[in-house]
Amino acid sequence: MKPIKLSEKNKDFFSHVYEVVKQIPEGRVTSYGAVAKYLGTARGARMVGWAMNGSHFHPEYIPAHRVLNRNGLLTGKHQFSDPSEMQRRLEAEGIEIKDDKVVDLKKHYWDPGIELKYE
DNA sequence: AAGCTGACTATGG
DNA sequence: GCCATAGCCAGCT
Repeated sequence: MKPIKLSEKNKDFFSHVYEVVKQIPEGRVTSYGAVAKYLGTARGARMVGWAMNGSHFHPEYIPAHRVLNRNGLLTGKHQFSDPSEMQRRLEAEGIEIKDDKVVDLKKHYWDPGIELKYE
């Protein structure tokens, strides 16, 4: 696995992303866009996904499986060593998955902008 | 250097 | 509600 090159500005962005993702409670999920918005939308949802891609470089555990796209679709499952692992983890937390999507997303949705507020 | 890609989203038909 | 477009931005070819 090739290390991800981090420029000065996205190091800061990555840190913020990890900080938010680590605070997602068990059994809850959020979206890339929500995290991006919480961080100011400066670099967009795609960069949140990129941050997740580099999450395994982070010394701490990042529950990347709790971050989905806005439809609750498990778009990132293929980035896991085993694609089924993402779904299994979510199900283990009480989230029902059907056809790679979260069932009743609203019930499990966790918006950092609302739940966390800006610190 | 220019173009493509992607764990995205919002918008318009 | 599905499909196409267009912004988005860092990394890779």
